[in-house]
Amino acid sequence: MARVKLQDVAERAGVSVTTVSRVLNNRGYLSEKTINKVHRAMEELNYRPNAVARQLFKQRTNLVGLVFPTVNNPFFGQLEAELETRLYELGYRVVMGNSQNDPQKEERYLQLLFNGQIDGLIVGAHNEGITAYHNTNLPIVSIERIVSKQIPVVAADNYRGGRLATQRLLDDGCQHIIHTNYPASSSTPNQERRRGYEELMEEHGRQKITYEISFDSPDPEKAAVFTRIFAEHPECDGIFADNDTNARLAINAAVQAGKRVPEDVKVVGYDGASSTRLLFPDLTTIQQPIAEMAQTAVDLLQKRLAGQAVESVTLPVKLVSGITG
Amino acid sequence: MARVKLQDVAERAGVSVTTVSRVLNNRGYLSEKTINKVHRAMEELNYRPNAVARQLFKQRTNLVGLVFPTVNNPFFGQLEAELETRLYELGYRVVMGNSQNDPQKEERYLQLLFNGQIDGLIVGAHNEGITAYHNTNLPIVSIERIVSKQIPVVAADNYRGGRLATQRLLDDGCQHIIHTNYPASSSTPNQERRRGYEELMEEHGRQKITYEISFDSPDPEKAAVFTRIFAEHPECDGIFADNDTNARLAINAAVQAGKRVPEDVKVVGYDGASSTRLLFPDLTTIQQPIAEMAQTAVDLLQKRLAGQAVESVTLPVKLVSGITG
DNA sequence: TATTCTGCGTTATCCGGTTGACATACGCTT
DNA sequence: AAGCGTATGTCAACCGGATAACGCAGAATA
Repeated sequence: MARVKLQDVAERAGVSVTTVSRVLNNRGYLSEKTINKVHRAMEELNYRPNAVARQLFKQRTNLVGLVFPTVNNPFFGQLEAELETRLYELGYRVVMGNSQNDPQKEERYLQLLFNGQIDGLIVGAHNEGITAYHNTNLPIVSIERIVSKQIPVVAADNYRGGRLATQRLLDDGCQHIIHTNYPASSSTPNQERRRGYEELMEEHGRQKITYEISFDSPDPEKAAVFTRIFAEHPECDGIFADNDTNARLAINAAVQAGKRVPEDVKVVGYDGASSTRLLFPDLTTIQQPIAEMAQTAVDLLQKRLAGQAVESVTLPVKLVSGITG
Repeated sequence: MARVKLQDVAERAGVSVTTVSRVLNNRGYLSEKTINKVHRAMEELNYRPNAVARQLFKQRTNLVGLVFPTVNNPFFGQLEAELETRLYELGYRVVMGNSQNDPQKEERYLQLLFNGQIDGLIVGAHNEGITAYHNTNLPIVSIERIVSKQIPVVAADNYRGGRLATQRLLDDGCQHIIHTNYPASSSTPNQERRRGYEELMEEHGRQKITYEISFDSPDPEKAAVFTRIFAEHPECDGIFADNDTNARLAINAAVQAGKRVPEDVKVVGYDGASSTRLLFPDLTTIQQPIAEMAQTAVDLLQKRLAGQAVESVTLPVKLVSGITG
């Protein structure tokens, strides 16, 4: 079980350690004969170069951290899958961190960067007040979250998404549209959805009402908010939910309040992730360009890692209609 | 930007490198005064011990690989989230690999183990014929997949799940129940679901029909199978799908074939992951104990890492009814 | 024939932290 | 005064691989 190392290969092949390393890294002058000898020795011994030793010398691990609230979510699940695919193609492996409800955990993952365990980080978590982000020029990219001034953000066009969703409900004849979103204090571009909703409502002389739902609170708590909405606003005939699972909870609450969906209440969600579309195709929603967001984040991270300055990016969204309305 | 290392801390604190290392690892005799001096120096320099150097010496990375088809899936998403949570508590970080449709990628992740980049592996992928698994006593645990004789499997009771699902459809009066599952050649305990279905059908003197759907094929291809089912078997009034997303596709196909669900065709799914339950609460399904499966897999892996022999484990499943039938 | 290219070996150093062996010095106990 | 526990320092080796510098053949080229 003793690990096979370079030296063992060298002895087996009857060459020097340097030569084996040369073969491995394809440097310097080498004859076919020697290359074959070394390769044969490596095969016979089933040699695998120790990645950690190499990392130590190269000062690179080829690992990138992904820190999001939880991968058990249609949006983040798809996003992280897309990120992994792209990073893999570039030779990076991915360390996954789920930080929901645990700022300390988020900070621990951030430490991996300072530890030298990972080369870069893509974050989309929601915990506030982590000061370690406030370094300059860190190889970090954030998705749909404002982390610090120095860190570029990849976001979909939340303002436009907010308008699109609200417009659809207005077009469908809704008179009393209520919006849900994160608490206004959250550092996420999500607040732009709210702005889109509020501005459009004002333009139409409608009353704007936003209920706040923290992403990290448990489902029953979220469901309770929608129950409250219909209790406090029985006139409500339209809901613009800030994500698709909340849209589902809105529908449940509406039904429980004795309303028919979509006849009495229409609901528009947000995200449009693939598994949501598959499992709940009736839902009308604002679809984020998840694949493009992943691609963009990876591009930005690569530039960051190369020491280049990068700007935040905003991508377009579109409204997709539920198959039955 | 030059990395701060042990030696810098030692100089700053006016002690030897060994002493700093002793403080870090809490070994040997140390005075309060020295400990404080060293800690102050570490803070002033913002010292972070290099994890890779430590890994090289300790021959441990505290990283565990998770290799599943894709995290963009309600079942695997929840499973991987649960695994990350538990492994994190034990001090492990998690490397995520999505291997769908790519045996070579699965093999690459397996190589991380032989590279020394990860300490252990939890796999649930479906690619066949990867010979590297056939080593003895590797720190690998598999979930719902038979990898090799030496590797323990954590599975839910698939046979019983198959019977439960079929029984429910029989109880609901279905006469012609069709099942879908992976190709019979797949090395997964999924085949036990099929056995449960087939045996129960035989016991009731019914005809058993199983259509095969590869997990890794694209959604339209899967949907086409269900379309074919209703074309070839217009009498079909019950579907036992091997997972919940396929159950959704079955329902879509039934509706497209002019059938009403559940009046004309009843569907039972499999998995019962949290986001599926949330987004598609109407579905009756066999619920796998995902949290327990994650916990068990982590327990087994820990024992493997400690060099202990372990046995495969089977956990119970239960049927959960859709809220509207 | 002189020069350059090719194909290796030798040696030493580095990456950054860990650890064992040993030496030293101080203070306290018996 | 001898012995012991405490508190450090010094030195060297180690984890496993990468690399620069140098030397030295033999072959190819000028």
